[in-house]
Amino acid sequence: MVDINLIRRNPDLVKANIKKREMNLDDVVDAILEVDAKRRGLTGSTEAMKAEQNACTKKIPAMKKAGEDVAPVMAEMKALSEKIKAAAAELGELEEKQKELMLSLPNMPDEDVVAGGKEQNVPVHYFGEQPKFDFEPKNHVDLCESLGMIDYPRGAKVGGNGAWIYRGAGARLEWALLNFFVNEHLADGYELILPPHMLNYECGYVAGQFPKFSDEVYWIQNPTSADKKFMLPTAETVLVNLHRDEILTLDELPKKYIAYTPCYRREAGSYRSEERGMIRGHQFNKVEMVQYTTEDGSDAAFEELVGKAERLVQELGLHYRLSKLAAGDCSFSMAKTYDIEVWIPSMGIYKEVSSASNARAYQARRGNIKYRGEDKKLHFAHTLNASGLATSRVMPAIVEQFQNADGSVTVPEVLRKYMGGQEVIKPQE
RNA sequence: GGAGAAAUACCCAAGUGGUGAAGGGGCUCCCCUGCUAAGGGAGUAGGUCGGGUAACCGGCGCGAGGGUUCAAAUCCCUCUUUCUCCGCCA
Repeated sequence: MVDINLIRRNPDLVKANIKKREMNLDDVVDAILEVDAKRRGLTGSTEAMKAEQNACTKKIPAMKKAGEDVAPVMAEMKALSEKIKAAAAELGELEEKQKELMLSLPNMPDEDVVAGGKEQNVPVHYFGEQPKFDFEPKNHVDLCESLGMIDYPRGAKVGGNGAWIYRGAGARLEWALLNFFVNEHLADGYELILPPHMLNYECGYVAGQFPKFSDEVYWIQNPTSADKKFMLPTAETVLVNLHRDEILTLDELPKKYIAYTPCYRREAGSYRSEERGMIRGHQFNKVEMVQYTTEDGSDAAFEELVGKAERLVQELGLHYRLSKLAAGDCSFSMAKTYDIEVWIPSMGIYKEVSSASNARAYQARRGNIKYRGEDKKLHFAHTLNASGLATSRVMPAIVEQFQNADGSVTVPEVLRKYMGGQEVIKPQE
């Protein structure tokens, strides 16, 4: 949610900020201002009537006690309450309209975030180099199948399109990655959360997925029940809701969480033939980091999250690049985003394994997440999130970047202790 | 899944239609005291929305949302969560 005070004070800035995302919502901003002014006017007159009503109501018991006739007062009240009812109904409509309009505004990009779409993303730096092979390298789909790591046909058989099965060394490698990530975060003082995977609507609303993107998640509902839940598309959705409607104290900030969950996404219409294998699926594993900070603390937290995500990829020894996203490529709720993209040799491109974002107060405003500052006043908290990391893109990078001429794959050193000391994944005899 | 009970402030808790939602604990401040304990006094319904330069004024607010009424913590309906018992179950 964008700060209504900012819209009132500087609507042109809000409009310009949204244009950085290559969206034009000038008419929405104008409509908000119009509805807001109308609503505030009506609020004043309605509340004045209510004050009058309250005053009358207070008089009645005393009049009764004194034996006075209360009938005229009651008749007057009746008329007044009719007027209030009408005004309240109109007010309710205005409030709903304003909220709906407000929800359709994305977050304001930070000042240092450049305008434009994906093509304006800027690589910040590269780590390592593209591996050179003195043999014909295989792609990750072939490697994973020949090494018995992933079973695609049976994944499709039991789970349909976009599903796969980790097995054998693949399952062990996946498990090793998750353990490695979690342990690194624990060492950094993050609290591990194992959350529910089926969430109520409110969670998606606060995170900024709903109402606009409610089609992109899986909904769970029994035919005989009205109860409706959705499968989390990322653990961020649940982690930023942990402190919904809470007032945090200064000494508990920043709050640092991690969660391991699968991520469930419909990805309707986004499948492309070059994204074979596990590059894009309906379910993938991810360890997610989330921080709640003060207004002043979020820049430092952002740097920390980016640094942590980078460190994991570095320790794995993977060639990657860090990119700063242009405004149009930042997701709806985020003011600033850096992506870590690993090199996938067979695709010849860098693929996102981590996205680190600062939502500023956007999610906190939607979720009513506050803290009491040094000034004793309440402020909206800042929320930040970063993947650390998504395994489904890391594994293809590992098998492709670390493949050997004989079709085997060298296990990154940091993972070996999680794989019983295994150094190489060899083709099955 | 069935039956029942509950939700009031930081915590416990009273309150079955009428002015300002009891009381206790805790917390903050003050007094007493050489220090500590004990004791005495005062404050403590958070918030949020609207108006105002401000002091301040007003609306809402007893889990959430509706309804009845001149008036609702209190009566009615729906929902959420928690607890107890029964059933099922890793």
